[in-house]
Amino acid sequence: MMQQKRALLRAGTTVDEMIRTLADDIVNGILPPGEKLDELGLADRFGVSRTPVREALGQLSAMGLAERRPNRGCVVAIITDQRLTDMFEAMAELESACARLAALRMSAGERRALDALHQSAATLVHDGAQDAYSSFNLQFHGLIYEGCHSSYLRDLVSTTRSRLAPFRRAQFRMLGRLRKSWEEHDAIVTAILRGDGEAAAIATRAHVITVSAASAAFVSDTRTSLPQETP
Amino acid sequence: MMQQKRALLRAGTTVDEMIRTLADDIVNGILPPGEKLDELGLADRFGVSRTPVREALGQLSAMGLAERRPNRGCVVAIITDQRLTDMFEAMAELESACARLAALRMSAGERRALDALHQSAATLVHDGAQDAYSSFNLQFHGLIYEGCHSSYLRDLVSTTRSRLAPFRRAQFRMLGRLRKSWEEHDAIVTAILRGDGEAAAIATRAHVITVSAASAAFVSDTRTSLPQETP
DNA sequence: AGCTTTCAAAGTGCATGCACTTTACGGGCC
DNA sequence: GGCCCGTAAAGTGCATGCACTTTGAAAGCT
Repeated sequence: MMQQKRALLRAGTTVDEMIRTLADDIVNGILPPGEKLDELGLADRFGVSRTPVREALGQLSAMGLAERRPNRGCVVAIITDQRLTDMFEAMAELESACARLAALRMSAGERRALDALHQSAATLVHDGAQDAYSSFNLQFHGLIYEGCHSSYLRDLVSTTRSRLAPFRRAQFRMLGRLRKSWEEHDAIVTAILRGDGEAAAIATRAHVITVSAASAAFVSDTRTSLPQETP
Repeated sequence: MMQQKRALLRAGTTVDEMIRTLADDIVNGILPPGEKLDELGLADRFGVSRTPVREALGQLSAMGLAERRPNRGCVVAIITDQRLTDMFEAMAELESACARLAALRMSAGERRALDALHQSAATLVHDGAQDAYSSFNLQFHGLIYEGCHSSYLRDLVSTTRSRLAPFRRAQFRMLGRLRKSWEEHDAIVTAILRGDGEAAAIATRAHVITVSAASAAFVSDTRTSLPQETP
C-alpha cells in the first residue's frame, strides 16, 4: 500500500541511516549490551518495513556491534570480561603501533599541531574541566592515528575504539587522573617530536594500558553489582 | 510459488552459506577485485531470491570484501595501491604485536610445538617443496597468533590476512625465498623461545615487511601490465 | 507435584512484486 | 560529426505476505 515517493531529500539509503543511528546508540550506551533488537519494533521506530531492518542488523553484526543467532533474533553484542580485556589490550598495541609510525613519519606541521594541542590542554587540567579534557583527549589520539599515515591502521584503531566506547564511560572521573593523563601524553609527545619511534610506542602502550585498566575495573565493578541477564 | 520446506539438512542459514562461499571466492581470487556482483545473477547461481543475496552482499561490504555504491550495485572490493601498502604495513604491525605477546605468554607446550614445527620445515626448504612450505607457513604464523593469547588481536590479524590473501599469490615463487623465509622464522623462534618480546617483535616485523614487499611488487607489476577496468 | 507433550502466539527467513534510479542507446538539434 | 535530451531496459531499494522455527504456557501423564 504505502509505496510512494519517499520525501525528496534522501541522503544516502534508508539502511545506511539506520545503521548509523543504531551504531551510535550502541556505541553511546543507549542500547546496552544484551538488549534485544526486535525487527518489527525497529521497523516501527524507523517507519520502514522489516526488510531494511534485517539488512541493517546483518551489517551491525558483521561489524561486531550486534550478535545474530539464527532463528533466534539479534541482540546488542555481549562482550565477556575476557574478550573486553583482549580488546583493550589490542587497542594498546594498535595505538602503540600508530605512535611508533607517527614518530617516524609525521610532517613538521603535524608535529607542531600535536604539540600545540597538547600544550593548550594544560589549562584544562588546571581547571579540572573533565568534559573539555575528554573532548581534547579524543582529538589528541586522533592526531596520532592520522600521523601514522596508514589508512588501514587508522581504520582498525577507529573501529576498535568504537567497539570499546560503551565500556569507557568512566574515563576521567577518577581523582587526579586528568593530571596523570596529561603527563603520560607529555611523554608521548616528547618522543614523537624527537622522532623516537620505540619510545613513542612504549609510552603510548603504557598510557593506553593505564586507561584500559581503569575502564575494565569500572566495567567489572558495574557487572558484579548488578547481576543482569538470564534471570 | 516455490515456498516449500528446504531440504531437511540446513546447517546454518542460507545467507551464511552464501557469505562463506562468496568470501572464499573473493579471498581465493576466483572473483577478482572489481568484479560486478549482480544480485539477480547470484540469486540464480545459489537458487534463492534476491533478498538473501542482498543481505549477503551487505555483510560482505561490511567486512570490507565488497563495495556497495547506493543504487549502483556491488563489486568485489577494489584496493588501491596505497591502501594495499597500508594493509601490508598494518599486517606487519599486527603480527609483530602478536609475536611480542607470544614471546611473553606462550606456555612451555606452545613453545615446544612452535619450535618442533619450525624445525620440521627445514627438510621442506632443502627439498624446495613450495606448496608444502606454504602450508607450513600458514601453520607457523597461526601458532604465533594463538600464542599471543588475545582473541581480539587474533581476529584482527586473521581478517587482515584474509583481505590480503587475494594479493599474496606470489609468495614463494621467488628463487631462494624459501631459505630466506626459514632463516627469518628462525630468528623469530629464537626470540620467542628466549622470551624476548622486543626481539620477537622486531624480527617478525622485518619478516612480514619482506614478504609484503614481494607481494606488493608482484601486484603492482600485474596491474601495470594489464590495464583492466574502465575501458 | 514434577515431568513430558501439545499447540498457539510471537518472531525470524525468504519469495515476490512494485517503485524508483541508473544506464545505454537512438533521434533531434546545432 | 558532436552534443543534448528523451526514453526504454536493466538493476537496485523496499513493502508485503507466507512458511518455518522458537518459545512459553496449558493440558495430559506417571
